[in-house]
Amino acid sequence: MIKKTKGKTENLAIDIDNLLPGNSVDCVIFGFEDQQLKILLLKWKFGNLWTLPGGFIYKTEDLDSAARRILEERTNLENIFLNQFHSFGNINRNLLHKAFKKEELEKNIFYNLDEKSRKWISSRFITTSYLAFIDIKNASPKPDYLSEKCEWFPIDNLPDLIYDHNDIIKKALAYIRIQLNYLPVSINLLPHKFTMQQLQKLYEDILKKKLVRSNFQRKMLKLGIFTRMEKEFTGSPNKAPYLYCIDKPKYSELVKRGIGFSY
Amino acid sequence: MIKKTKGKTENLAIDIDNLLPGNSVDCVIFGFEDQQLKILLLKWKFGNLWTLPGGFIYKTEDLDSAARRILEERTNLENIFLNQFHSFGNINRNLLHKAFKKEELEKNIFYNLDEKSRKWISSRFITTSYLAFIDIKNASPKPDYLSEKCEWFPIDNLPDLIYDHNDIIKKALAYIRIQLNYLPVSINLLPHKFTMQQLQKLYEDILKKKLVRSNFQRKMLKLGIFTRMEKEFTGSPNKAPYLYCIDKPKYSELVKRGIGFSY
DNA sequence: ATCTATTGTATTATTTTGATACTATATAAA
DNA sequence: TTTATATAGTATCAAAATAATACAATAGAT
Repeated sequence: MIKKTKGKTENLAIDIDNLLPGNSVDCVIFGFEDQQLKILLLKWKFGNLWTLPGGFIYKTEDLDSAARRILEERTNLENIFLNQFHSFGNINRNLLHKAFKKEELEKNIFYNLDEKSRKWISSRFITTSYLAFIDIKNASPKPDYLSEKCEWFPIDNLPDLIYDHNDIIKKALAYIRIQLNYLPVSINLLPHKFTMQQLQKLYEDILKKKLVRSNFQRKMLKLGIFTRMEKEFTGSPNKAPYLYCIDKPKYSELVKRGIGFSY
Repeated sequence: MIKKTKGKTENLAIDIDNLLPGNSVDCVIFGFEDQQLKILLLKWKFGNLWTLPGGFIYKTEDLDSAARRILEERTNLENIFLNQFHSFGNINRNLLHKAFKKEELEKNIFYNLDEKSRKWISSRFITTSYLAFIDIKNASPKPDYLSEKCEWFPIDNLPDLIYDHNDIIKKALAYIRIQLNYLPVSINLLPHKFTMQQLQKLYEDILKKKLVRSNFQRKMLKLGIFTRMEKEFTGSPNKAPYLYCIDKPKYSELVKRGIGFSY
């Protein structure tokens, strides 16, 4: 996506000629850590600006492939669960719309991009958004060419984001809540072995709702997809919980048809 | 979207300069008639080609507004339920991809469009798809500038469509099935007054599944959103059914939170 | 008056859910 | 060693939802 041009202050150019105009992709990448649902964000090199991982679509690739490429570039992971959920196309979704960031942007905007790239990146895009689930422990996120760093943010404690990225995240969360019975959250967000408490906290943080422990456990175990492993000794002064792992084929079947739970 | 150019064989030009490049919108417009779920399709003037109602997005309008404009232009109706469900962006989604239509297209393609418009319309688009529910009885569909007529097709008996429009419809149907508890199907697809049989047939045709009459009726009535009206005398030799109408505010509330049914 | 297909409602067993209680246990504190 | 404590695993029971079936009511045909 990037060409280096030499001998200029502007040393980066977007590969515009090979990109599909008017379109972009954004990824809401979810992880679960410290009993909290988190989202991976990037901090731009200029201004104090945070964004969702995203990018453009090559003329030679499918929309889904572009999303997967962007996801894999950022996370260094393959075979990740990835799911399109909404396209955003309001006319005011451009870089300079948000008043509170306008000055920062006008001062700093893309100082290292050439004129043509600057024009491209400031134009109007319809962005198609995907959500992904990854196990944070396995990921080693990498910033992109516009960013200085990556960071995981709990969903309740997000910074202000550029464009309409806060709205995109809101929509992603609403989507997950409604589609929960049809999304493979457990197997993708939890480590290979996990406790019932971890599973419950995951569901609670997604649904923003306290669940009754005993009933949650009964319902989950009755699905018949959990294999009980050895106990986990945590060092805390109480009964140690069992670890469970998921029977992946059975789980996939279940999720495809929809787990029939009410929460 | 259309300019007439005079004194040429080609008498139509797409208003390209005012359109957002690389993007289009398609609408899967559902209706319910003769106990069947139906979709509104357009027949192109050239070739024996059927398409979904669709169009392009002006630089000056939101994505959602474009969808609504297209929907209203086709149906002559306002305040229709409209819901984005998926964007399609495979690289092979262009007019000449489908082998079985290739010859027809090459012979006939847009004979009344000028060169520039022909190039535009043959290029690659990412299309964002919406579904709409309307009461067929109220609608008087109008073909667009590329089409000679509109027709309602039962979902089990669709013609071959251009682009990936058959896939778009499949996705729309899958979406409705999964989201059924969150979509206002009854109030938008049925006439103002309807019988429980009509309601049940609607659900059965959406789910492609026979439901038990007595249980269906009990569950529906327990929602507390149906007002019983006078009886409907059909002329058939059996007990006449009551007509019902829906309490719209209560129904909207229910659908927003999701009707908690299993089917 | 009788027949027939459909309607509205009831019945019953089964399953699922929600709320609570009870026992087990790993470690800390006494 | 004993006791305390927080969490885990399981059981219980009433309430609600679901599935399968039955039955009486009835508009019009015969």
